[in-house]
Amino acid sequence: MPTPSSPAPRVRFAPSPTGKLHVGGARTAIFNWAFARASGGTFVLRIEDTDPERSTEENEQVIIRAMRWLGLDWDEGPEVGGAFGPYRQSERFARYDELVERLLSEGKAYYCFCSPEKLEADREAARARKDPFQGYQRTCRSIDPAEAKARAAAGEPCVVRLKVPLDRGDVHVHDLIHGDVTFNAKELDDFVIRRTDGTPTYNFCVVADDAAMKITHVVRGDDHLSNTPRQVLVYEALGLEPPLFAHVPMICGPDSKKLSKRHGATSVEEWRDEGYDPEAFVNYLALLGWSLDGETTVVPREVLCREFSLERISKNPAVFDPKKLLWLNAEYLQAKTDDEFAREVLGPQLVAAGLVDEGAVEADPTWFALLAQILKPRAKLAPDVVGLSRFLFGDEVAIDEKARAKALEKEGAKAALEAARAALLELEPFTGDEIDRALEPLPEELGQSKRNFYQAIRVAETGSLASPPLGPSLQLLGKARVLSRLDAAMR
RNA sequence: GGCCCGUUCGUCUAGCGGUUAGGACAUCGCCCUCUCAAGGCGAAGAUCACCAGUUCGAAUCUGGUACGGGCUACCA
Repeated sequence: MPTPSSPAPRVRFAPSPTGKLHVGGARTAIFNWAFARASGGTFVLRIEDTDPERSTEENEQVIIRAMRWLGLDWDEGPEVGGAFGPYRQSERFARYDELVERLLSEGKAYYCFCSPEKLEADREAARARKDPFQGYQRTCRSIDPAEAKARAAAGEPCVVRLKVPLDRGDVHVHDLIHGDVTFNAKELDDFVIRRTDGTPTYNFCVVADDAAMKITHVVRGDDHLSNTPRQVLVYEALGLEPPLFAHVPMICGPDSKKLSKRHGATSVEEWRDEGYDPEAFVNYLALLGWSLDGETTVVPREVLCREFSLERISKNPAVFDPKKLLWLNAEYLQAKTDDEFAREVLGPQLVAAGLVDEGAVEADPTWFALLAQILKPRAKLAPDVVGLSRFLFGDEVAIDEKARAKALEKEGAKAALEAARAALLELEPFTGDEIDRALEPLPEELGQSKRNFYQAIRVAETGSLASPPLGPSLQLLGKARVLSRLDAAMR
């Protein structure tokens, strides 16, 4: 809650455009977004594209599209701007450079001319003598700054390292989820903040940007917890106050290993393409590592935006369970009204499948509302409606061979179809209820089981042993096709 | 190797010193029923990773062990 003493939070989601938006990243984005919305804060989107080798413009677009699909709107960032831009790290290099130069001149950073080979050899030696400290041996720390500067200016290849004060002592990180975490001072080495090619490193940019963008809460994956002391050191060198941290647990596959390609679909666009509802998807992801009260599983985004709190994020990693996601998706589909379902699900799906033309729903809302009513409880995913309603399109229906053998080539099947035909021929109005009423006495009159009787009609009309209820299905087909399909099945 | 984090039903979780350890998904059964779903009811499923300790009392606090994960890059 924003109070006069604590300014409104500013949080950020900072993906690296080196691939699609991953399920884990999406969850981090959701937490940040929900926290901002629930606290009246600001949600910033920042693109961390400092690695030109792996970052692409296309990936950035893919991520942005995925964010929009999820409905995670950002208050500042690419495409929307903001007072703390630019929001793409590749456009901020001059700023980083300025800070690096400042640290250099203040003696808080220094040039290092060690070759990769030497560094590797040092590491090897440290390993060999079982030295618990395997970091950089601080070789170049002792070079006279003026001399180092001259060598660098002369073009000698070098990086810039942060000069971690030798008397720094242990680094304490207060994490909103994990509590106080202490890192042994001896473990921290003088890490690189600017590479040989002049580009700044991640641990430096994050700090520079989080500070510049006035981020108050850094909410990110658990995998960054170990990097946090390094970043704290950068804050200190820069003379800045670190923000609050909240390291959220990872999302794993069924084998409890970090979610990866091996586990199947891992990018949000894959789930989108499968036909998942973004509302359900966000709901499900929010529940991975966060809970409203331990009882509620259906948490619509309005509730999430109102009730989300960092305090209720759990510490332990969560296994992604597609079954529960599917169930939740079905819940969201069923929550729609018939009209919504018709417009938002049936329309797009049937058009995409080529079964109806654009505008068909608007042209016959009553027909589609009835279809929605019978399909809603049967569809777990939007695309399911295509298979479930295919029999309604076209004059004839393709009859499944197994179904034919089981229901139409049985003793009495012909009689059932005959009787149904007679009962429906003059039926008016041709509605589900009337159809049910007309058929209801027939099994007994024919001396057949209801099951055999109805299955014969079902297969004749829908081509399958499983279908939506017969009454409404036949109403949707209309009398002419109902009769012609009965005729066809009797031939 | 070193450092850091984590560990409650198969899965997501509630729990924050005293509960028959609660809910949800999945599973199974029953009901509804012309099929398939949906829905209703119910069952099963967790010696709270393990071992010590603190306490009258511990899933909850402390220490250790085991297992899992992360970091240890001129990736982010």
